[in-house]
Amino acid sequence: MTKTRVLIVDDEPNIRDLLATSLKFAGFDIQTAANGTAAVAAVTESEPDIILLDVMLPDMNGFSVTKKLRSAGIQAPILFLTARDEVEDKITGLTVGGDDYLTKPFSLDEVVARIQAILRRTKSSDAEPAVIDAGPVVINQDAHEVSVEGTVVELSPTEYKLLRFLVMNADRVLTKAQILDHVWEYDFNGDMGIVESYVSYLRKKIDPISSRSLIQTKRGVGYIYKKND
Amino acid sequence: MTKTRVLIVDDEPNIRDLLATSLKFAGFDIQTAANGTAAVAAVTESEPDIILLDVMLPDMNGFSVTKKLRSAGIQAPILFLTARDEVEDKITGLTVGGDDYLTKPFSLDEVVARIQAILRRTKSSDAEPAVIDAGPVVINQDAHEVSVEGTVVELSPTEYKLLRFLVMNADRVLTKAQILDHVWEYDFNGDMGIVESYVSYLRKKIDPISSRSLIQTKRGVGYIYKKND
DNA sequence: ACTAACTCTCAGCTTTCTTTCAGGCAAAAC
DNA sequence: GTTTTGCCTGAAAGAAAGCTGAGAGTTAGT
Repeated sequence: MTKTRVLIVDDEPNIRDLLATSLKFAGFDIQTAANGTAAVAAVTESEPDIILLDVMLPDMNGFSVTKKLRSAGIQAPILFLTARDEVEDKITGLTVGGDDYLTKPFSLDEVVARIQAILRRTKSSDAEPAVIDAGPVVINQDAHEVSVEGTVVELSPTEYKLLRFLVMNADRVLTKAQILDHVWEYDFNGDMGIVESYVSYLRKKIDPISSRSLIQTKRGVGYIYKKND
Repeated sequence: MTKTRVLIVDDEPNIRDLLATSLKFAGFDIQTAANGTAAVAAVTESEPDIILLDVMLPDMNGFSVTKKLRSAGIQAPILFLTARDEVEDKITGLTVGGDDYLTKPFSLDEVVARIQAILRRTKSSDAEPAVIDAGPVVINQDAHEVSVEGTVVELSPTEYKLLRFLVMNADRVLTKAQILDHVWEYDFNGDMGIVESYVSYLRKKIDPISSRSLIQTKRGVGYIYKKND
């Protein structure tokens, strides 16, 4: 199995680096471009399986780049990146086919999840399954539904992302810093107390259902979700 | 198998020497730099497998150095070092990808453990296994979990570090001074009585489970963990 | 526009951990 | 056999880490 190739197109070097580092670690093969022209040039070299595209680039907008890419015969689905206040105007009409969009600032875990979702929908062979089955907790990512020992649990968006991150890293201790960096938006600059708060919320919702403590505290280190006892 | 190359970047000569000596002894190949400029220069000469980077350097901060290194094409994971009171402000966004951070003052054993953990995660072939199996005592470093003859034992952070140090040096006598130097933070300046206290705590937790005395006293010398009888 | 839900911060509280110390015990030295 | 030395361990003060409820501010939905 060869790695999935991702082309990142964004003019902000920070975002580019952040995405590149994060996605590389998630097992993707990364290519980057700082503007539309470079993006079009890049795809001809090595055709990506998916494209992350900032809709506001210095040289051309999302529509133009998309058009250029498509007319160059590039079929790869596109995940558009856009600032929150640009959403309505700029995005409509873009996310046709397998495409999707994500607003900035996003959380790194969310980017990976969205990419996986797109790959799943476009039936790329190398896609993660939609259902994460980790013992008592089962997460259906397509339905955005979480169940604990068969009982469906309603979670807020942040609770959902936190639990997914813990569950995807089952049986491994995660530090509060790691959790913050993956689950919260990249521009968040509050302190780690919020992780404690959300772990508390999660426990209140899922612990009463289960017979054991699903999220354990490793004092001085972090938190861990254990698949088995 | 060639040695893992570590680049140490810190402006305090004491810390640099401490780390260099300690890591050299742990079997790493060491390179040092006192500031960001020197660090960037150093990586071009010989590319390290992992970088230890103080976030507060005289010439530039951790983010800048990271950016410079990354744009120079350096893929190596970074272990950030930071003063405890800088943590909240400076760390957010750093533990992305395979990276991690450690607060000063740290213990030398902890530095080595963290380096190994990162190498493990980034799948560099030359990594220690996550599970230390030393006879009756088995330590799962990913889960931060210790079991004695199959029974899980709850340990405090210091108890955990002490046992890990003893177990990793199984069948070798360790003096109280060595233990203090490796397990406690480098600025600790109490006396060695604390080692006796913690050995006592550990014994109280693990000896009742095992059929024999796992941590033995070598009077006038130190302590030893024996894998077999 | 109103209501409900969600995010985030904070402070008080509880629990656990760290460190020191002193008295007791056991082994070695004399 | 007595003294000396080293080690063990319980007690306790103080520090640190984590938990949680309350509330302010924000966003989303009706």
